[in-house]
Amino acid sequence: MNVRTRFAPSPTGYLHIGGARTALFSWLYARKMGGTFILRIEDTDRERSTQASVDAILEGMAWLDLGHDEGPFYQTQRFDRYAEVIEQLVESGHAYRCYCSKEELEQMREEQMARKENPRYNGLWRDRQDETPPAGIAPVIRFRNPQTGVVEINDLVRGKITISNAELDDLIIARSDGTPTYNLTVVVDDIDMQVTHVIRGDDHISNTPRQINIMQALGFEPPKFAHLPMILGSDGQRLSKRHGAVSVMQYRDEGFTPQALLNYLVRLGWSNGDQEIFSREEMIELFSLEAINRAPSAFNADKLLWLNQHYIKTLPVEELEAQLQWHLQAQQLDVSNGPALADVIDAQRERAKTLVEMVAISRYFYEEFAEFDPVAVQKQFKADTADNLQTVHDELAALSAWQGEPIHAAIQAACEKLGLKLGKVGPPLRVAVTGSASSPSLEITLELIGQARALARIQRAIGFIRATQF
RNA sequence: GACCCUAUCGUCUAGAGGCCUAGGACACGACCCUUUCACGGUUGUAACUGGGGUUCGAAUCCCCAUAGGGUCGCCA
Repeated sequence: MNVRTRFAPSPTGYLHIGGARTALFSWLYARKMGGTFILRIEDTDRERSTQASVDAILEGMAWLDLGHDEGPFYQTQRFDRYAEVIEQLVESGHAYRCYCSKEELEQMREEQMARKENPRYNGLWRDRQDETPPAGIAPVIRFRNPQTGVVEINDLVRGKITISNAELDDLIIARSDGTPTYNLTVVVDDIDMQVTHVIRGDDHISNTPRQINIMQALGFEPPKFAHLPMILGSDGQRLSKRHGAVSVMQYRDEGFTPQALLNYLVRLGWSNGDQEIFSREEMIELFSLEAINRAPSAFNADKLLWLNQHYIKTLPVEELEAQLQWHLQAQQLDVSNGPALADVIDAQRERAKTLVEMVAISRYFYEEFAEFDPVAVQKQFKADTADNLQTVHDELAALSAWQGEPIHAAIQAACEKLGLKLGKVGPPLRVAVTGSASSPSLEITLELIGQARALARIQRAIGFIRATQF
């Protein structure tokens, strides 16, 4: 059997973390099984669906590189098909017209609540097809749900779930304007698209028995279901805007690599023993629905950060270089006038947790810094620092080959002349050429900055120290 | 409230009845490395929700309680 999975977001907002993980798991399973991954846009709610949201979702999927094999299909383009199925259900007696108005239904619900009953449609029109319908009211169409028996879901992650049909009321499958609703479109699409595995958030569990009933009324075997536990915010509450970055693209903006996000997401609710790091290929190879956890998990920003750092440390330079372009643009850093970006990445990759940070700590390679970091100045610049720097400056100025080795030797030579240890000479020199207290090792830093620039900065520091009079 | 689901360190998790003195990872602390910041290495603190069963033996199986989550729309 050819496995076919689908990701079916509704375009009412951006692609968020939970949606991204659902997409990832669906995608992984399809890839793992050599199957097909379908993208379907569930835009039947004309009020709330927007093209901007569709674009945002597509952009998020593209950034994560979760490519689909079929689609994107838009439900709004399949209304004829849904109408056909709805008609078929009415004809076969599996559905009926209901003339209750929204107000009546609202009242019904309130009365039921007042009587401490469960709010549900009371089946008023279920057996009243013969009566002449009230004039001037556009009916909705309801599915005639079985009233007895149970629906069993053999969920691939949770095992057997049993729901009694007595708990289910007759849901609306077509609105009074004739447009289909969610539970109908999902069923029709999953049938038409021959979806074999429905992998989705467990907030859909309660819809599942209804969909199975509709599917069976249509004469089809339901697909297999795998309901994923929710992702909670760091406080254990439902994920929402107040937890900070919820949109996938916001993680890009904040300097995360898609590799880190994907790796983080795959470990949220799924595991393969003690393994923490998964390449795309490993995920595909090792993934299984059986290993998915049943309990919801809380989002932990620290761990994501750690993973991001891991990928910044280990990803091929070319990959990071490509990802960095967007951030250079966003932070307006022109790297055309300075060392090769690849060299800077290699020098900095162990001290940046995000790409945003990477850009921020690499500015001094490409442009002059406005001021010396005051804290570093206070710690490193003393009365005799100017003279020491002058000695270092002269040694460096004499260099004809501006490379790590000779630079290191020159600094050593200066230390010997001064009778000082590197620990005394190095730190002030670093502040002088970078403006800050931290940077890669001095010889690499100096090499990348370049001789002319480095010497000028040392002079500037000497001037600054003399003028300040420590 | 009804129905459904879930329950191991602060967090993500390993654990399929004896391998558990409960392992790993993040975070946090200490130490080592070190020209800074980092990286890295070593190490420490820290958990089976509670109660009943079943069994020679239970984190693991069953029941109850408790807690958390989801759903109860002419939203998806």
